[in-house]
Amino acid sequence: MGACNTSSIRRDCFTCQSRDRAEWCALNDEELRLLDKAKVVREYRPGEVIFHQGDPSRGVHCFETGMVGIRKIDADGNSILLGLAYPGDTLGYRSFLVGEDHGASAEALKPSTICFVDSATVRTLLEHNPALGLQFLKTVARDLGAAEERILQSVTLSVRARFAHLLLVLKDRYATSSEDGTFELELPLARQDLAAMIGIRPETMSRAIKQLEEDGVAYFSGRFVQVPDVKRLLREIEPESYL
Amino acid sequence: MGACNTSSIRRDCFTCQSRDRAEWCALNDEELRLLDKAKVVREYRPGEVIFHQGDPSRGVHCFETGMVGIRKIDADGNSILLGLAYPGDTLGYRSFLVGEDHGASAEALKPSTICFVDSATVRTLLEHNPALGLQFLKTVARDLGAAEERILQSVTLSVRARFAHLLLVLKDRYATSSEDGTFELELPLARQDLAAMIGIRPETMSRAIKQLEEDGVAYFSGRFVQVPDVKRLLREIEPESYL
DNA sequence: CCTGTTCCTTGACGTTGATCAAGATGGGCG
DNA sequence: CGCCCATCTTGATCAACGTCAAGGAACAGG
Repeated sequence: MGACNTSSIRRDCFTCQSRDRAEWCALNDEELRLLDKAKVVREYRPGEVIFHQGDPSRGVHCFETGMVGIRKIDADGNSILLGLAYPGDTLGYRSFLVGEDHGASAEALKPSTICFVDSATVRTLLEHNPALGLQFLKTVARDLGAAEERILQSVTLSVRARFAHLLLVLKDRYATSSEDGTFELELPLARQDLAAMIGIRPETMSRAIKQLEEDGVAYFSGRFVQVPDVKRLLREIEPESYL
Repeated sequence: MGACNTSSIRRDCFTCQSRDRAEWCALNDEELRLLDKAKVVREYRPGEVIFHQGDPSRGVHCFETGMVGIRKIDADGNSILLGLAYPGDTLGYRSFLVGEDHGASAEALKPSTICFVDSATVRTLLEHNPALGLQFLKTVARDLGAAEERILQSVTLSVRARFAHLLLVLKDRYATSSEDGTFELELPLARQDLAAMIGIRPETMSRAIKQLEEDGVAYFSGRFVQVPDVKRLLREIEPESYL
């Protein structure tokens, strides 16, 4: 930790807590020095944008602390949240790898600290250390699997089922207590962003929430959620489980 | 080519036409020899399955000739076509990379020749030749971009717009003549598979076709399609282009 | 040439979720 | 404390798409 509490800029890649969770765990000391020298740290306030969809890729962003959302917009202005990112994630690596413009925007949802590493440096490191490439390969392959899963769900599952699924995903990261099948959860997102996560309108989100409450599946109060029985939620996703 | 026309099994990686389109272009002669020794060639008839969703990954498949579809099924039996694969593609590489079971099935849609390469060999080659990893990295990054695009489209675009988009994609690969804005096209898929490509029911596909015909956007006769004006199709995707 | 099978089309109907419009809630700030 | 603004909720309505059921077309095999 050390100098972390000073105004802002003195962080280094050696003591970075996110590093072992990130692809950079493949680097040796010499390479880390290179990375450390090249990186630029920045703090973002909620709502601030790390990069915009359509911007040319200039490198990758190492997510240290906070929370950011990946948002994608189409020609008509419809936007969805492709996903949330967390400390240890590397942002914008896809466009860097294929040399395209960013296909989505990244915006801070909570105060966040993010390091920027320019393309040239990453490219050097990639050529220098094959293990780094393999790390990225795993990350992107995992992301691809998740994306394909989501394509299927978005066309086959109802709003209600998709929302149940979202709650279960959020549970894994945010649930406070989970034991006898009941759990509680502090939502990290506002209603409209919850809606954007599953590609629906805020109005529809409201109604989905109300429905789940009426059916006793989950209870909402602001961002606080109470689920009396996980199995009930699971059943929302696989309708034909005859229990 | 050489012995290619004999009964079946004598093909080698050196003369393989697909190689330079595939990730394997990164390999040198020695590595190619290893690949050539390890590979197992197989012919598939239409309908035959190369691997099933849920099967453990035992390696990757090099697609030489023919046409295959990647199909994903959910717990309720709803299935969609995630995409089509073509000679030069490598199939099943994602599950291999993350060490998971196959997340989708691959089935031959036309008679196809496909080589199988076991995990151990691929792993050896990956460790041996970093450039191979970078080739895969590019492929999977490109696939991920396409998948994210599709997530957005599947929740924001109407059936009609998604179908128009599909026609434009198929055009790039199958259109026979395209000059003054008109083109003709031999569909590589049956109606139900067209429907599965955009995640709708065959009935809805029929109606979408009928609608496009009534509006003079495209004319269908069996698998033959005639499009009098590409711009009309494009306009289906971006409704608000005021032309 | 007939027949079974599979695929495609059409119709009638119900449900889902988007849309539009109008309140309600709640938090920040003077 | 009260006001303002953004966010959320609710209601009414409508179009889109799925579902169910029936009929037609294409094609392989006998």
